[in-house]
Amino acid sequence: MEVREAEKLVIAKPVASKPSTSSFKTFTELLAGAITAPPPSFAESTLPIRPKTVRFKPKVAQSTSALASPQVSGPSVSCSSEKNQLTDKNSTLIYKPLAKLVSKTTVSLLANLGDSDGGRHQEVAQAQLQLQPSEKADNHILVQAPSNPKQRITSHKDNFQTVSHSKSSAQILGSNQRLLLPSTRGDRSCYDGYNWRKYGQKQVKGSEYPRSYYKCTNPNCPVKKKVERSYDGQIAEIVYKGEHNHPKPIPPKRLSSGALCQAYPSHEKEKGKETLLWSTSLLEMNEGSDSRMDSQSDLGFSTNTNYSGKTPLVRDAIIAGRVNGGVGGTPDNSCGVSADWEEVSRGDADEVEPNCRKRKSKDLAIEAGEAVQGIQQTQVSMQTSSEPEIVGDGFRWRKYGQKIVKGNPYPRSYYRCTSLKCNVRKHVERASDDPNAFITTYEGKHNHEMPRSKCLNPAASDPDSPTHTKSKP
DNA sequence: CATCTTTGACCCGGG
DNA sequence: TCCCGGGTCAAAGAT
Repeated sequence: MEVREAEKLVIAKPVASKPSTSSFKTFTELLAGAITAPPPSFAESTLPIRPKTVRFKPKVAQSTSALASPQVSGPSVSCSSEKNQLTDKNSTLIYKPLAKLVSKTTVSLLANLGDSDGGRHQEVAQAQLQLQPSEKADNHILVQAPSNPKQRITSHKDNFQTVSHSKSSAQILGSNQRLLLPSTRGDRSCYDGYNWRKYGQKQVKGSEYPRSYYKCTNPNCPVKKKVERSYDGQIAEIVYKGEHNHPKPIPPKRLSSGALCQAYPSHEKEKGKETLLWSTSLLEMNEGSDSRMDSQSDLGFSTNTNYSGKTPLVRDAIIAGRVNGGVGGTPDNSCGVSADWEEVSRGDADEVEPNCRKRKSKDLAIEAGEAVQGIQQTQVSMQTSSEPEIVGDGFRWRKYGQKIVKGNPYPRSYYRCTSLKCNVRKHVERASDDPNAFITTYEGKHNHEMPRSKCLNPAASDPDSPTHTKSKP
C-alpha cells in the first residue's frame, strides 16, 4: 500500500523495544521479527513498528524519496525545489511568513541539532516554510496532508498561496501521519504546543471530510484553526487563523502535562512517555520509532502532531513562523521551531494557563484575559500591521470569523467585544494594497467602560491610534 | 464536579 | 428578498 510505502521511507527504524540479546540484528531480521508480532494485516508491511501508524498516502514518488534523504542544505532549500511542484496538490503548505522571534534557546538548540542530524530537521523545517509574497492581513497556515487521494487544491483564495516543495511539509507530515482516531477526549487534533478547544464540526460542502473548528483556549486569543480530517482519522487539511497573542502554554513539567496533557490523548499521559525529552525524540524522529510517537498515534497528526512526532522542527517551523508573528520566512524559521519546543520546557508563558484543563468558565477566561493583556501587547507589537485590532482600541476583541468579502481581495476579520453582555462587534479589512491601511467598522455600542488592565500599557493599548485604521462607528 | 466534545440550530454575509 | 453555506453557539452528553 502506498501508505506503507511512505512509512517505509520514513519510519524504518527498528523498534528499540526488541530484547536485543545480540547487540545488532540485520534489518531483515528485525523486520521479520516484527512482522510476526503485528496482526496479519501488517504482514506485508515492511514496517514492523507502530502498526497503528497511518500515513498519508504519498502520491508522489519523488516526494517520498526526497523525504528519505533530506540532504538539501541551507536556508534556501525551501525555495529551490518547492517551485517545482506547485502542482503537487498532495503536499501543499500555505504559510504566511511572519516575523518571528527566535529565542536564545532556540538558537542553542539549533546549534545542537546541527551537530547531530538536527541539521536535517532544520532543513526539512525550512522546507516547510513557504514565503508568501503578498502581505496578507491574516496569517493562515494551511497544511494539507497528502493523505487525501482527491487532494483538493488548497486554494484559499487571495489569502493563500499554494506552495509546494520537494520535501513538502505535507509529505513530511504525511510521513509522520498517524492514525487520528478521534480520541474521545482531548482530541487536540494537531498538537502544536497550544491548547485548543473544539467548538464545532461541520460537513462542508465541497469537502469530503468533516471540518472541525478549534479555538485556542487561551483567554482572548483569537487564534482558531480548522481541521479537516478524513474518516479514518487522517488530517486532510489544517487552516490556522489569526495569531496567538500569548506564549505557548507550558506543561508543568517537561512535556508531561500542560500542553501535552491536552494535546496528547489520555492514554498518552498514562504512559508517561511524554517525559521523553524532545531532544531525544529528535534524534530518533527520522528513524521512526520512539515510544512517544507511538503514544501519539491517536493524537492525530497534524501540522503539529506530525511535526512533533518525527519532524518537530517542521512543525515548529510552521507554528513558530506564525505564532511569533514573524514576518518573514527566513531561514530562521527553523529556529523558531525548536524555540517552540524550548519554550515548552522553559515555562515562560503559562501564567495564563499553566495546567491542562485549568480552563474555567468563560467568565473566568475573560477575566484571565486581563492578565494576558500584557502579553498581548507585547505580542502584538511583534506582529505585523495585520489585524491590529486584536488587542483593540482600548477594548478587548475576540476574533470570531473571517471572510473574503466581495470587492475586497483581502479577508475581513470579525471581532466581538470580549466583555460580557457587550454586543459590540467590528470587522477589519485591508483597505488597499497598503498593508497598513485598514478599515474598521463598528457595530453597536459598548455597554461597559474600557477595560483597564494593570499590565496594559495605555499607549500600546490603542492599536487603532496608529492611524492605520479608520473607524466608522 | 469540572471540563471537554458532540452536534443540531442559528447567524449572517454573499450570490 | 430568498437561499446557500460557512462559521458559531450552546445544550447535552461524555470523560
